[in-house]
Amino acid sequence: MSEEFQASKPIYIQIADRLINRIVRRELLPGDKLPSVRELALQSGVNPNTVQRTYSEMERMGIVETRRGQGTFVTEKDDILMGIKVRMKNDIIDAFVKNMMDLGLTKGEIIDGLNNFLVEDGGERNENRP
Amino acid sequence: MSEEFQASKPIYIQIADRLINRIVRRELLPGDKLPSVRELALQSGVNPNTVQRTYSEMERMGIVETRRGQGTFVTEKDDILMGIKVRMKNDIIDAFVKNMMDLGLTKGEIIDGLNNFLVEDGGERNENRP
Amino acid sequence: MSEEFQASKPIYIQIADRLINRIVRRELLPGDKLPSVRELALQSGVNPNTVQRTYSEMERMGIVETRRGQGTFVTEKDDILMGIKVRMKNDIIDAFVKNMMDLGLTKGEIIDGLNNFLVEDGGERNENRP
Amino acid sequence: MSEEFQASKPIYIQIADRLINRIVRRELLPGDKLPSVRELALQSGVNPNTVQRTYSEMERMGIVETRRGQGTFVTEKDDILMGIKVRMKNDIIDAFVKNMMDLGLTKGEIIDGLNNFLVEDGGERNENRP
DNA sequence: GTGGTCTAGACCACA
DNA sequence: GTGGTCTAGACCACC
Repeated sequence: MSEEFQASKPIYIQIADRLINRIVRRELLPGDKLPSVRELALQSGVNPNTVQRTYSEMERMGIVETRRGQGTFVTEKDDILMGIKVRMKNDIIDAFVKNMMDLGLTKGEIIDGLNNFLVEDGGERNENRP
Repeated sequence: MSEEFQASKPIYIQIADRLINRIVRRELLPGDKLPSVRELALQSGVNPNTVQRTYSEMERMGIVETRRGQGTFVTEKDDILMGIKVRMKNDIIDAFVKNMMDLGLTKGEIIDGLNNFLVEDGGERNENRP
Repeated sequence: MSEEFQASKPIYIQIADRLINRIVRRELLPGDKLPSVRELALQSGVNPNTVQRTYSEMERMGIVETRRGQGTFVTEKDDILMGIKVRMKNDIIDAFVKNMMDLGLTKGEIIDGLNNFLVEDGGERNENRP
Repeated sequence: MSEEFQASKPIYIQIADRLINRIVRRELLPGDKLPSVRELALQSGVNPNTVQRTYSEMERMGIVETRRGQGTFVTEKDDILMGIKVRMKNDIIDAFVKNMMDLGLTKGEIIDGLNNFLVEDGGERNENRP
């Protein structure tokens, strides 16, 4: 039942990324209860301390709220969730353009490269590939 | 004369990234001599061991060659350099699309997001920005 | 408790060679934990940085995997280990034949020389010799 | 006209190895004059200091003799040359068997491995392959 | 506890 | 001069 993590990133960040992705995709809705620390730790095959750190980080970002004795819940402040999604999107685009320009590519080449990729390969894409 | 490094990435990687960018952009040409370990260490304000590590990593990647007692040189195997550039480009695009799709965006939204960014903000972008 | 190293080869390579030999001989099995950096440094009488370099090199070769905060483990990808063993074997044979032929020996002389050696001297050979 | 050297070994050793191989193969005979330092340096595309070091090393081994003002000559003491050849051969075999046994191979497997190699691949072998 | 990075300073072989 | 290795000692993030 334990999952695989890549070595390059802290595990607690990788777990947070997955949860955040499910939240911004609306698979987890505002007010939904997240699994308990122990349960998620078991599912993920990691130390409960690591999950605890994930939840702390997400609470710091305002994405979840913990209610003592009840658990951890997706925040119901929807504007926060939307803001996070917009910010993440902008960060991703910004980093992408910076990286491509650092390679010496022009704006036109960047767009072309993306289009080629989406036409050839993007159709089969899913999040379960290795 | 010392430069600034961001805390999130190892310094020796950041130095390598800068050099690699200059190489793939053809600011440094095949056969060119790189600064000596000690010289680049002084320029960058880091310990010579750190630069040494940068050069080791780049040699492992096949980007540079070291000649005993003479120095470190950009490899003259041009196909390797091209291969590296292509691979880096593909990796960047791949990560970009994955990240955007993880946010729940469609292919059309990804392209739109990029186009908006390049129109609004990309024009001022240049290699001298921080 | 400190061990001896020969001057001709880097210490971090010699330590790696020993570990790799134990792994391909199945004295260390896939999934086994290697000693911590500090522990092996103490055992070997070298600086922890040197052992660190050994482990980095072995990870680069795909022989071991490091799990953050947990330690360094023999990879469980058994095919990689077998591939490394085969490659090492081929490299050794290749170098041997090249060296012998460079001396002007024929294929028959090479085989004879090896047979003579194994009959006369090879019998006493064992893994505990210095 | 300059030749290629591998990075792993000192150039002055690689040059010595080539000369010694030609001597033990009797392509260079006792009493033959070797090229002058400057000439060999030009041919090999290296610094004359490097060739000088090659000749010093070979003189130390008793393989060549330098006569002031005349040049460097293959020693006419044939027993020395034979002794060197025998010693080199033994060293090569010894290292080969040690390396193979370190991989956990038995004597039978070592002989089999060598035979397979010589049958399949050894026929096309020559010293000019990359 | 673990591995990863960095500095300071030293020594070495090589060209 | 060059790169390569090693030690000593420190700090860090992660689990």
